[in-house]
Amino acid sequence: MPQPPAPRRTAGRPARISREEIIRTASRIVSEDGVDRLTMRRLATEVGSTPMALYHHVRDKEELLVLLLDDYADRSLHRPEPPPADPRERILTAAVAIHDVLAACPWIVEVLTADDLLSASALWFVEQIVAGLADCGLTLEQAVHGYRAIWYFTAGEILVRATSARRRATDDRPTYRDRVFAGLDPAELPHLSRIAPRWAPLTAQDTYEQGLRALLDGLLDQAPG
Amino acid sequence: MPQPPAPRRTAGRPARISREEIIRTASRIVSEDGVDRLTMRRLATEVGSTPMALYHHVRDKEELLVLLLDDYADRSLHRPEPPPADPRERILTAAVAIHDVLAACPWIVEVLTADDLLSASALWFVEQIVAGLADCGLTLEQAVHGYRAIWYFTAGEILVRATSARRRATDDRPTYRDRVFAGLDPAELPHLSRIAPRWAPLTAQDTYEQGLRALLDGLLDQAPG
DNA sequence: ACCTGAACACCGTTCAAGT
DNA sequence: ACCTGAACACCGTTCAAGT
Repeated sequence: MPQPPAPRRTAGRPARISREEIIRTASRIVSEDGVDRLTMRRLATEVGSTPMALYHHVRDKEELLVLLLDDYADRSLHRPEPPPADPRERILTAAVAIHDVLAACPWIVEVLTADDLLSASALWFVEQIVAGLADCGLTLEQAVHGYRAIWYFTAGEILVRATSARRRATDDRPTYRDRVFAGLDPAELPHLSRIAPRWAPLTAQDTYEQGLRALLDGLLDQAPG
Repeated sequence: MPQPPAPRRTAGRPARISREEIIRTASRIVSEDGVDRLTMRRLATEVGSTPMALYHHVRDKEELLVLLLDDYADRSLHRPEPPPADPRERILTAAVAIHDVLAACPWIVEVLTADDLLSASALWFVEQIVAGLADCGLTLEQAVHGYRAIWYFTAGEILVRATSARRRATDDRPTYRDRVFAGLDPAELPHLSRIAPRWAPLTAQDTYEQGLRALLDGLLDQAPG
């Protein structure tokens, strides 16, 4: 499994802090206090060093965050044993696995959009999805596009839900959405007006898998026959 | 159309700067130099005032960003005239309109996840989607869930694409993705290895509408008959 | 090669006071 | 009611120097 190259340590002064120690400590800070509280300065003092020492092991804060997400995914993503025989179920299982792991750590939001792939250990799940789509009759190109669609849906669900959840937690005042929904004009927006009182509970429901199934159904219809 | 309440101006000292002026100037800064360069201090000097004067017209920076997105959507979202007669096409048209407007302003990323609705003027488009889904035979509940699925997909596509585009622009060094894809094991990840050389151009293609159609097909299959 | 101290160039926001 | 000055409590990162 390819990992980002650690700085070579050939000769000279022995290292006092290691990349692993940095990542381990950063993970603890994030899980205890949230990403917002992870600063280079605090991280430095908690590993018993100075801010600048960190920059010897990590290019900058953004790289640190990517490494953190990577480390988390490596520890949390578990392959289903055995993988389902049906390709359609294999796709669903893989997508749900990625989704659930990411949805469980809300701090991901800042990092998630940084690139369209996660850790090396996540690639196995991507392979399952692409392979499953191909097994269902899509061309390899269509399968890649299909994977991307699933990824967009998954990332969007996590980002939108994570942020609105954080909002609800931090904020007691009514959201902008609440204010807008309170003043709907039934003549212009009949459906929204009718559903307005049920909007909040409805959108609080977890419909990821349901939406995923719909998307997958639609994608598989592209296959000939 | 409900708007967030502006601070009442009844008596006392006449206002030197207005909320509109703040939003107008902030929009200009963002469009010229990007969101990152929008600071309360700079905004203050550009409207010819002090940082603290801004806080009299706007609760905090986050509210300012939401107001900015709102203002942008109000100016940019145009209703199709006439709306397509076919409900399926009406849904697609509305979703694509929202997508295209948001995709055109990459700074949105920071704000987009803040809530699951945009400006009041976007509600008309939400209504079109919910109404179209209901017209195709979904229950109102199913239609709301369907709208959410479309929104997740749309938001995810914009967020992921906007960030990877920004990455490509800022960064010359190969991305993490490139490094990972260069070292794939064909035995363990056969499909990914085979498609690796074509991955970058494939995922650079705009497949939003194609994915949206697949998702919509899948959603409409939920309707009885 | 690895680490440190001091500094640079900033942030958003609060507070107390002015008119 | 609206605005100001000064300060608080921070940031990430660069630079030059130490061992």
